[in-house]
Amino acid sequence: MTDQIRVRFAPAPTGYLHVGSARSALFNWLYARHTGGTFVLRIEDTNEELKQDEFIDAILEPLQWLGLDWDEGPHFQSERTHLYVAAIEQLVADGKAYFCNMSREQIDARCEADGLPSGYHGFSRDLGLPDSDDAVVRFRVPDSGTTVVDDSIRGRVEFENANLEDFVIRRSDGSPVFLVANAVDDADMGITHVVRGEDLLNTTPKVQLLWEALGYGPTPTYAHLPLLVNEARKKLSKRRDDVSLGEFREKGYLPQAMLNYLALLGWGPNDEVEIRPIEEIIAQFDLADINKGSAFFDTKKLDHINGEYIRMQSAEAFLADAEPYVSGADAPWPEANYSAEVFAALAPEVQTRVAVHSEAPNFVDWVFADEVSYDEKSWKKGIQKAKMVPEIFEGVIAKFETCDWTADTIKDAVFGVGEELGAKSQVPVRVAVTGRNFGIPLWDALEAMGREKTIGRIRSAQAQLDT
RNA sequence: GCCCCCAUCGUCCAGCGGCCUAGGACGCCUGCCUUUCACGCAGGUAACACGGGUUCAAAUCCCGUUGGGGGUGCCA
Repeated sequence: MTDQIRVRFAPAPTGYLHVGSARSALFNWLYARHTGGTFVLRIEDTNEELKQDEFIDAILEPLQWLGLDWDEGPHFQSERTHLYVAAIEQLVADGKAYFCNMSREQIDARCEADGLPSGYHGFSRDLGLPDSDDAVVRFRVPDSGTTVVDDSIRGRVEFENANLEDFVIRRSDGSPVFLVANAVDDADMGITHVVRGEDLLNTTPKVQLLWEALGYGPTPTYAHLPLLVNEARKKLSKRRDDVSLGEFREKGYLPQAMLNYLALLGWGPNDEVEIRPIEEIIAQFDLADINKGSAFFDTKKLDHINGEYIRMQSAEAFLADAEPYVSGADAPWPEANYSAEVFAALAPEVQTRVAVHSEAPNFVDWVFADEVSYDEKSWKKGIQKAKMVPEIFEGVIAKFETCDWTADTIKDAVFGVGEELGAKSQVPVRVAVTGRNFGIPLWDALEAMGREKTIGRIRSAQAQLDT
């Protein structure tokens, strides 16, 4: 099958996988699934420092979490070095590459001496230097002509060869650089479409020049994706931006929601339905429809989409996902106070209110905590600005002391006092008991919390009132 | 400096020469529902960067300007 599509995701293992890389992986995967092609995973660990198992896991694990399954690989470039070395030897033998022993400093000094703008200028090109311990191999870039990158997102992108330097293809320690590994592997693995970030567009003519010099035939089609940027519209960076996929996972984002959101960055369905199953996205996806402009990674919208996915979860699934955030020692209350039954009963009300699972404790903390602290704004709005608060507290306490302790009777007691006094009684009670003027319905939660604890909370609010 | 890319509401996307008095989503605002908040529902706010062409007709094609971004390593 000659027109079988083959794409690859080829990250360098430089730490955790971030959302930008995940988006590249996703678009490759979508294209493979859309066309019935093959998705190859390749780890670009050409650099000695990058060959570490934990770095590899940092890539594989998030991909698995997202459900981006690969059909081939992972191939490791560190295990294929002999192929790149052979390619470099061939280029040298053919006179298409040569040895150079100039250091960066020497190059700069030479430029200054010759009054040239900084750059390499092919200084050692025709010196016929031998290989040596401190020598690099440089590729002989043609002096004239144009290298054309065929990009299915950007069209034909032309680079004048005269603007390209004789770039290094083998380091002085003998290791090949990624440009060589790229050409060799893409050829060897039969890659038909290279889908990756736009930050690599400028390296593409170099790879194509190598490709041609190595006699590999037609080059793959490229698709350089628009960059994902931060609020300042700068390329997302691990150092600056909070973009670790693992962190999103820890906060309780769902992989399906993350995938759905990522698919909407640089691409969009033309029927304007944004939140939809991945199968529908696969069906509609095409490289030709990808945007050119960079996209802001907006966690507000991610939160909204994640919230929608949470609301689509079954009660059981939600409970299972929220459970780790409320049952452990990290929860904001004494661990011994926690009751799985109580949380399970309240969970459906929590489910409509959270954007991510890690927010779950914020809605039930007051039920399990010994004491509650009053949110300043809530106190002001719900107590200070409310009418007849002392009377409401008096009346509610009196009823609470004697009434049956069920959700219904609790509700009747609170509303009853409000009616008798002609005032709204729920919010003051809510603030007194939960510390806030918003949250899940009180009644079931109060029943679970118990009569004494509830009355105690209102009493301490009364005390606050007097001070 | 040089090379390359880009430009529709604050943000993400739809638009591929007439269906556009520019559509959807997030955010924000208003109302309904509700004796909280949220969900849900109904509304509102807000954009084709600018200037020239081409054409009967341009957000859509071409050129320029401006603005933004990326790359310029013995990192990938």
